Amino acid sequence: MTTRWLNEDEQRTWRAFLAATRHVQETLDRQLQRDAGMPHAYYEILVRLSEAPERTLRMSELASRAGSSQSRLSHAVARLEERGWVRRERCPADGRGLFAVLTDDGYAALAEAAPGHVEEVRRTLFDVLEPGQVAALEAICAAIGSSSDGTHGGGSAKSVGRRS
Amino acid sequence: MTTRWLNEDEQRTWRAFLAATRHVQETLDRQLQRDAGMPHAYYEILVRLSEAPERTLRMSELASRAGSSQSRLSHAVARLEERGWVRRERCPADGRGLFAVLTDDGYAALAEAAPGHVEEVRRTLFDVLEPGQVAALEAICAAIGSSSDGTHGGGSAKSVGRRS
DNA sequence: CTCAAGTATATGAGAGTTCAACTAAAATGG
DNA sequence: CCATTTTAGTTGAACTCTCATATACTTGAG
Repeated sequence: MTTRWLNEDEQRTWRAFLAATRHVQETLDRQLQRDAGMPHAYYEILVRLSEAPERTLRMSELASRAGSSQSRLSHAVARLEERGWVRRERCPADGRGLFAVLTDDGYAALAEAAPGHVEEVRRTLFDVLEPGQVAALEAICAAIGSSSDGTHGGGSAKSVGRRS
Repeated sequence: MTTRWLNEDEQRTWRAFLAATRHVQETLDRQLQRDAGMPHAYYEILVRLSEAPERTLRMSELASRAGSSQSRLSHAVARLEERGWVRRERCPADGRGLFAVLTDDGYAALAEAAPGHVEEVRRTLFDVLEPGQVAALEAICAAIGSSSDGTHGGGSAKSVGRRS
């Protein structure tokens, strides 16, 4: 089948998309690395843990909620454990499984990082969009999908404010 | 100043944005790596070179058009040069400068990679959006900005079809 | 009960990215 | 001209990510 090349509009949209998403990602990653000493992927992991009951999740569940591959998560949690931000516990019900648990130090690191991060999210994304665009963006992103999203029941009371 | 946390709508939008952009990036990167043996960043470099007159650009200009840091570009071009896809030439007018030149092999590699890549871009992004959403997405991405974009005068006749 | 198949996670090598130097060649300014 | 400051680009180390593989436990079939 002959290739369905992009027309000019699509081409422009695609390149704008690449530039914009790259910009957001790099901005946030740099901000977190500079101000909190962690990459964005680690931040996501801490966030998802902080929202879970007992600040605890099975590794695979955490991977899925944080949008991470299992391998990536495994490496990441190993580093987070070295820093004392996360701890791993064997799962009594399933000898293969492990729980990842957010430690108090990890919670504190997250709590310290969150405000600066949220501000940056605002500056980079929400402040430059009209309200209608924010709604449109959500619909678009939902269509693109791969939510992998834990839209799980009622957020735990133990998370850090309304985090980004 | 007290942190402007995200409200629920913003929170949802933000997470959908993260999931969606992650999904697009990973999908494309994997496709290119699997089918063409190169990461998306390398593909971008080849594309920008292929569009330039004489398929040649100064390193810094190429970095800016490909949305890459100079360091990243330098490393990447070193690898591309090892593969024989790009060649570097001293700039006669400026002894510090270098031209990056897309070789015929590099052009061929790009031409072979392009159709599969464009198909994947369509499947991942354009096929799942309504026409109105595509337009909205472009406006949104333009607002987010950091185009770094070479919206430079009239595309060279020497590029590979309408690439993604 | 046992063996095969499946699941949960870890591990290691290879590759790309970032950041902070570092080199070398212009430009600038007395 | 000479010294200083920019600018162009490179380099290396540290780190993260990916992919393939390995390990250990569980489940299901017979």
